[in-house]
Amino acid sequence: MSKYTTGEIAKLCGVTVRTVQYYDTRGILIPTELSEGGRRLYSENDLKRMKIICFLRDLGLPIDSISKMLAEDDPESVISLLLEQQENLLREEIGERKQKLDKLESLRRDLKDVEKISFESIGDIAYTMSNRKKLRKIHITMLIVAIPFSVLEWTAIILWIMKGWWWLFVIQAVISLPAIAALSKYYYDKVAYICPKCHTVFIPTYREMMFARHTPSTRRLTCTSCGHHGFCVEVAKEEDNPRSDCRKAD
Amino acid sequence: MSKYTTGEIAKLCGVTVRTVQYYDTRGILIPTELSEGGRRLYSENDLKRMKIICFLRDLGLPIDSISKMLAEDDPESVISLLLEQQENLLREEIGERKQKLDKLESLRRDLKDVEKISFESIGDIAYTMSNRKKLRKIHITMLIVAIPFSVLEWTAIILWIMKGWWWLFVIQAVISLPAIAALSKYYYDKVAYICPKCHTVFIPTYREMMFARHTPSTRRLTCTSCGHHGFCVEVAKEEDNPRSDCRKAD
DNA sequence: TTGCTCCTCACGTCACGTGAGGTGGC
DNA sequence: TTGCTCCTCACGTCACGTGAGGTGGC
Repeated sequence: MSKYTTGEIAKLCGVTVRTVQYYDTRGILIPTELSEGGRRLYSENDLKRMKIICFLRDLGLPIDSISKMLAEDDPESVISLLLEQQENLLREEIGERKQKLDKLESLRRDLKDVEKISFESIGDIAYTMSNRKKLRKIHITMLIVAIPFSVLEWTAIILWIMKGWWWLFVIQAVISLPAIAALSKYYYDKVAYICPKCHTVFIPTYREMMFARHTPSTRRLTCTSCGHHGFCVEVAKEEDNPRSDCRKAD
Repeated sequence: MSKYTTGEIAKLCGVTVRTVQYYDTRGILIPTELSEGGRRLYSENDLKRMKIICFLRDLGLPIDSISKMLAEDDPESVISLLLEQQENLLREEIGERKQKLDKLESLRRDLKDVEKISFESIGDIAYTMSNRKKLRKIHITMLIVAIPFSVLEWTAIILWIMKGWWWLFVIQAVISLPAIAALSKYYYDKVAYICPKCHTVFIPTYREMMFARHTPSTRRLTCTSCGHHGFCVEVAKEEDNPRSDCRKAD
């Protein structure tokens, strides 16, 4: 029966000598023999065992699980169980990492639109990301309410042009204008903006907000906290903001 | 300016007190103030900073990377670089885990067909898994060579029945039989079997192999090493087997 | 004798968790 | 005074990697 040294086992299994020694101290691969000089000598069976250990290790199984598989007299159920657990763990880890990747990609996309990237601007984006669903809900509500009025308006305009019914346009305007005013008030009450300079969430004046230049997600405003004027990212207002910090009032 | 204690910061950020203390010792969130009693007191800004740290931590960034982002005066490029690295790392980790998952699923599937699961049977499966490509190549070669002879045979049979050309069948048989013999010899030379009892790779006699009952991946044979008789898994023979152990000959 | 390999401590990694034993603040 | 919270050591986690200083075997 041929004997292998630590280094030979290591080379044949593609690991370091330290790993082979470590598996000895952990008790999962104890050499069948020791030389007089105290050197580890492994048998053909030890080599086979080591190869299986490495195979399982490469599947991500912790040493303790491998150890348990080796310890059992009747390993049937233990092996199945531990392999199943490992499968579940891998699925979980893949899921977690995919979520993180999604968030990270979203962060990087949003950072591209920031003029001056700083540590704090990551906070702004983190805030808008956690806030996005709420904001979308507000936008959708706006759309749903606005669409019928828009349809009414365009119908009135078309009928005015085609049939000369100018009075229909006047009636529609009388109905729509207060509705639009109410809608814009609703919008004003629901949103806030983040200053790109001092990173504060602020609420502009109604007047400034209504007439400000804007893109789908930003608006050009003056920060009420630091006075900076520029495009600010829109977020949904936290209704429970004043109560959100759980500290007792002094 | 309101002050937060360690516990408050921890609760507001969803971490433990120990984590907040740890970030102090690591220097990424040093409290702006200490009470006379030596207690940490955090400002509103500290809270914001902690929230960003936690956001980045939840993306999987190591403390050292977060630390680097905070240390730079002009963090623009550092932030982009570290986030990109993290994205790559996550992709890699997902890839790795998917590979492991594939292997693990394959192992579990194969283990279902093993009567008596033991630690060594994992080794057998690991061996067949690494050997599978080679074996498939042999099977495909067999098929490609066998198909024309099969077509020839059936054509001969059909023509014998329909036209009574019995001599065509005889000619075909004279041609095919040596070819089939050669093919089965080729097959015999290329494959080996794993004993499910002693887990040795062995080569049966030509005669036993040819007449043994078999399934697509196993054959009922007698192990030349331990004498066990039963279904053995087929593997491709390692041509370089005698040379594969890199130890010097004694 | 000279390389090469192997041996055993013993510490480092990473981001905290978990006590232990003591103290501040209401 | 009594809880509750906080403080600082100091060790543990996981699977080894990395020296240090010494030795076996050809």
